[in-house]
Amino acid sequence: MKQDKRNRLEKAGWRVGNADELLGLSPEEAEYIDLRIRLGEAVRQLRKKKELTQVELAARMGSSQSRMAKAEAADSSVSLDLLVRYLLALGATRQDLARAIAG
Amino acid sequence: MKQDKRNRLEKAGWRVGNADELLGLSPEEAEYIDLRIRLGEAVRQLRKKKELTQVELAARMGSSQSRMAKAEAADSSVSLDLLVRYLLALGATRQDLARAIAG
DNA sequence: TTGACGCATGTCGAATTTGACATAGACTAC
DNA sequence: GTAGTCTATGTCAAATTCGACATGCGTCAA
Repeated sequence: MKQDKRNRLEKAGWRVGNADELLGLSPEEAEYIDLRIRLGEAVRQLRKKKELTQVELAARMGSSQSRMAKAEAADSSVSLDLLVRYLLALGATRQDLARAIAG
Repeated sequence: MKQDKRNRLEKAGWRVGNADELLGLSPEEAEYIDLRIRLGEAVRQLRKKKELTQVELAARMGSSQSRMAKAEAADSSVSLDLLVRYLLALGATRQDLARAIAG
């Protein structure tokens, strides 16, 4: 399962660039990726709650459906910045963000 | 004071690119900037708590003193990504981030 | 089947963000 | 004074991230 996790991460585009121990992420790498996944999931939840399609939300903020999809999947090509801006565009407050992050 | 705030923001590099009402930010613009400022302040606090200089922390994560300074000032040239990565490098947990965000 | 709809994934040139560097200001201590 | 330390600010080429587009997959209805 360690290997599975690694595979999934590398599939998502992460160079698990740790020193030597080729199975593990540093604690902060782990936190960072965890954070992104949580925010991606939060975007999807909020979007569905508002009954919007990816196309609709993307249009509303001058982005594109493909970016939206990648964001929700926490693809390595999307920044934390973009994830947060999607959430804010969905009407999330700082408190909502905090909740999504802290889990 | 409204004008003061606008000046400060534009000084920091923000094009307050709102529709027409030339005094205000949209709620999400405001939340976004607020968020960045909070994270910048959190970086400074945590760094000082650990008694590190900007040079030391920057070196520790392969960044530079100038980026650190801009990050703490929430300069528009630094991303949320970088702010968060500084915090994680300082040992902050997701819960710590949530606290810094929610205020 | 065919078509439409929603989402995923890969690629590209353009835009933004990066670390690095130079330099300056503020503050000590000598 | 001036030398040392810490932080702020501007600039740049290189790296990353962006929106856009094409295309594929699954599902549902006609």
